[in-house]
Amino acid sequence: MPKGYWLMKSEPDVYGIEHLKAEPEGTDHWDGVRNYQARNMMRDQMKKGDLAFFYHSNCKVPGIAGIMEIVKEGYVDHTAFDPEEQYYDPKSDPDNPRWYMVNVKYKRHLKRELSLQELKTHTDGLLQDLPLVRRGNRLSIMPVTKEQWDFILSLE
DNA sequence: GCCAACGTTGGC
DNA sequence: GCCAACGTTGGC
Repeated sequence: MPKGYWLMKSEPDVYGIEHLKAEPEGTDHWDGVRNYQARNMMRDQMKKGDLAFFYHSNCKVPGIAGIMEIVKEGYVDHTAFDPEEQYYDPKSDPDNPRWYMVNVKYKRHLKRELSLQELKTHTDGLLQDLPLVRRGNRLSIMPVTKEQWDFILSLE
């Protein structure tokens, strides 16, 4: 049984769930997170076997597209050291790395994509404390309770 | 350590 | 493309 549940955002035009699915073994590293709150969760709290929703953001119909599993716990995001990389951060010192990532593995698509709009119709109940449906929320990684997880899956 | 300016996220 | 929200930066 997974111990933790998460939601992770990505822009489908840049890296969507289809990209992850197409990787060897459906597995890839979740790099490029440059936000301390999100980093702390990846570095300290995400555990192997945890499950995460793959959320499509900044697109026509933002929403939850599928499910993935954490298959490697937090380790140094080396892309921060490479000036060629889009998310290069000169302030991340290899001797004292600032940014971390995890590895995720594609599990499945939801039977139908659950749009943000639809999720927002349930904010009077279990989802009221989910940061995703809160106005102005910008967290790219957030914890989901088991109750929220089960409820969201009951909608698909 | 305050806070204004600026940059980014991301829905709409 | 607009803009609200919020994180970060840097002057003082």
